[in-house]
Amino acid sequence: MQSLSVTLPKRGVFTFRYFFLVTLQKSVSSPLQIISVIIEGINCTKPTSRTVEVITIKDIAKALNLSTSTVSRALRGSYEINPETKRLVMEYAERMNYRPNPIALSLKENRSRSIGIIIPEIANNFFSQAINGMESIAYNRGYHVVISQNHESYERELVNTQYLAQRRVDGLIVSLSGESNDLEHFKELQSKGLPIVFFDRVPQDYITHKVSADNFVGAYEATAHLIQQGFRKIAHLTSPSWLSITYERLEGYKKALQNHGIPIEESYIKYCSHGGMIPEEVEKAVLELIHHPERPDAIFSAGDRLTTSSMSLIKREGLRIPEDIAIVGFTNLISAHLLSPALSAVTQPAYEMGQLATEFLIDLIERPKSTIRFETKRLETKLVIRESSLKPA
Amino acid sequence: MQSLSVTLPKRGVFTFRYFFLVTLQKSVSSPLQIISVIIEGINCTKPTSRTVEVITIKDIAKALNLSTSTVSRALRGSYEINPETKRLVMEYAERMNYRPNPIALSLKENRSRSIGIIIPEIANNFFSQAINGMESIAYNRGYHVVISQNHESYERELVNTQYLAQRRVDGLIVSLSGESNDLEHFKELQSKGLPIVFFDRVPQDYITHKVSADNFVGAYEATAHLIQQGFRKIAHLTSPSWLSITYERLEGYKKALQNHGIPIEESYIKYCSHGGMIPEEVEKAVLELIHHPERPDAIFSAGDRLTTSSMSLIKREGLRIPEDIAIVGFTNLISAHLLSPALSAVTQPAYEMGQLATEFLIDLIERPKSTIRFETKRLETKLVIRESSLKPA
DNA sequence: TTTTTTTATGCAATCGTTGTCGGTAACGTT
DNA sequence: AACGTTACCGACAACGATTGCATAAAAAAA
Repeated sequence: MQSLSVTLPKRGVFTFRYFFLVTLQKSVSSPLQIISVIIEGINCTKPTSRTVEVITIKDIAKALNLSTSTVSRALRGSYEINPETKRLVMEYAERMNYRPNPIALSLKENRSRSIGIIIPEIANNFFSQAINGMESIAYNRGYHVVISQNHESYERELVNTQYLAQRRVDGLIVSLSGESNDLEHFKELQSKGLPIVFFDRVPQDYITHKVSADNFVGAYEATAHLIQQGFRKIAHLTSPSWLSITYERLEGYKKALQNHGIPIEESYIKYCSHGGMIPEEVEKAVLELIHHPERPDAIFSAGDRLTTSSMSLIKREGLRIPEDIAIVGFTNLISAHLLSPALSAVTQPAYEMGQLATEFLIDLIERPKSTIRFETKRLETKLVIRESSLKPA
Repeated sequence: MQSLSVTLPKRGVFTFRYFFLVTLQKSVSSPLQIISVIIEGINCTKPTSRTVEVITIKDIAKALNLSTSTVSRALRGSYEINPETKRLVMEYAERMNYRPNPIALSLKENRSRSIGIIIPEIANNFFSQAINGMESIAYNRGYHVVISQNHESYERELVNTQYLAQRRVDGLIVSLSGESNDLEHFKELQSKGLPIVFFDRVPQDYITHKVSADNFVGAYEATAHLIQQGFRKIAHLTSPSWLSITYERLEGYKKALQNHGIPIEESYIKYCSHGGMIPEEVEKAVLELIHHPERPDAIFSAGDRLTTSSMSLIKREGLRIPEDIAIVGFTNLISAHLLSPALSAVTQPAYEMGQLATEFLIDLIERPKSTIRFETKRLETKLVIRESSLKPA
């Protein structure tokens, strides 16, 4: 390892304005390549002031020899302020780039113009698409969103909910964690006046706006499609039993079997009580299906992670899709068409669901006193048929 | 459409505690199936109180006939409070489930015990994994994270940065948007004392902690692998030219070609200035490569979206991977091994990068006065070779 | 000129919390 | 008896912004 002092030349898109003391950990052939080795030794004094000094209404008042109340009113355009004074204040505020302190406002008004999102996981295409939908609506209605994920843990859901409530979000959009069957924390907040809208994984026994996909129909169609392809031994790999999505999809699955006169085989139905967060659990479930005395010839699986995991496992066990086992997923995987084989999937209108939930919530926030007609919206799913569910000839 | 009044029976996991007036939009065969049709007509009065009444220190003071200062000190365990009083206060606070108001604290202390994350997109495996890493560290050092995405837009990055600063986050973790080459907004905040740590897409001309993957080496290895497989006409599909990741990967790519005596063909290098957010742009770039007079026999592509898009397009154009065009991606796609063909990829240690960046940031936040030795850490990437880059025999 | 009205501004309280300062007992020391 | 210590506790200001109320000055009406 060598240590040397280099002045880097201006070159390419970079402009180095500093002298570096660089410690190289690999030999380099050109100065430019230096950017690819570990630069360790830049010593530099950090700016010491910790106070992010921003202009307050008080500063404006002092500078213009006015009182804070006058400034405040001038900025809000109150009619009782002299137009001239108003202009003065406005101009000064503009020039100094004044922005009202949202924290002070939150404290005073007990609201924050922000809404909290509580979801299981952002590393999931369905949820990240939904978030984008929420942001789009919130953004142009003047709200910010605060995202928190609970990683399918009830504990974390609780903590996050409390935190957001303390932070005075004006409302919550929730998709329940895989562990949540107790909803007291939400009920309490709601009874204290905090609007809550559920989406995707919605509780049954709870009166508020709810947005979800039509899981029953989606599952029915997926199962019916498999049946129509000629599969008869259809398994169902799904999320924790107490979630609405699980129940509704299960019902759709069963109904499709019934309608086609296929008996329901309970040992074909596998719940993963952590929604795929624990690989071992999924592996156990899938292996049980694969090594079932009457091995299923198709799997209808719920959720991104369950679907990708089971595809991996089926392949790992040396079975072919769809020849040995066909598969249809209930998933919004963006790369579904690129999988091997291309994955047939029931997709949910995630973006629209997020938008709708947010509209519901902001309506609740901004029109709080009137009697509200709570709605439960179900949006249509779409079955996209690809290779993974086609019966070989 | 029929309208009827139903009392739903207790059954399964559901307990209906209310009488519903249900408007059915599809015919149903059993009461249970009702959950799968659109329930439209639930009329219900929302609780009217908008004030989320919470217990404050003042309430405790009043209830116990003490002053607020005494209560405050008792709660913080100050030595100058009578143990008996302390116990009284503590117990009462516990019983009433008192939680200090974080907003008031933020206002008073000009800090929030939260850190802001500014990234291009959460619907991206690399970033969502990184966020998980950040959360894990922040969480057990007593911080919350606030996530904001800019969708590769400079405008949004600016707005989000301002917002987070106003919200008094104690520091920022940033990965630049595809449009950002002006960094004044960060510089200004930093000069005012707000610690900032960059990760992944780091600016060159900026003195602070930085965390990134070793893009140069990662790109070098990927390219060298393709060369070693026997490919010679290797194209590079990448992100906007001014981003650090682009530059570093490009240098690695070029270096590998050079070292193997392969001339660099500029028309094989395609930049997508919106990082894959605009499908048309990617399509144009990929088609130009495919219809190049000297069609490349391999593509080294950066980013999740660029990689999946180019795979789609290559397939759509009727070409085979890797027979006609091989491909290696710089991506953290979790389903890479399931793609068709299984995708060879350079993966970054996203989780660890997030952790490290957060540790850096919290160190800056909590040890602000001393002279700090800023570091630029590069973490090793990993090349996983799968089918998509194997030269057919 | 005097009274009333209008216009424009300031004061002070408020939100929840904490730091500074000061005060009051009870007790011990000369 | 006078003073100092110690232990405990409360009043007040401050953080940034808003708002009801008071009020001064100016304008209008008498």
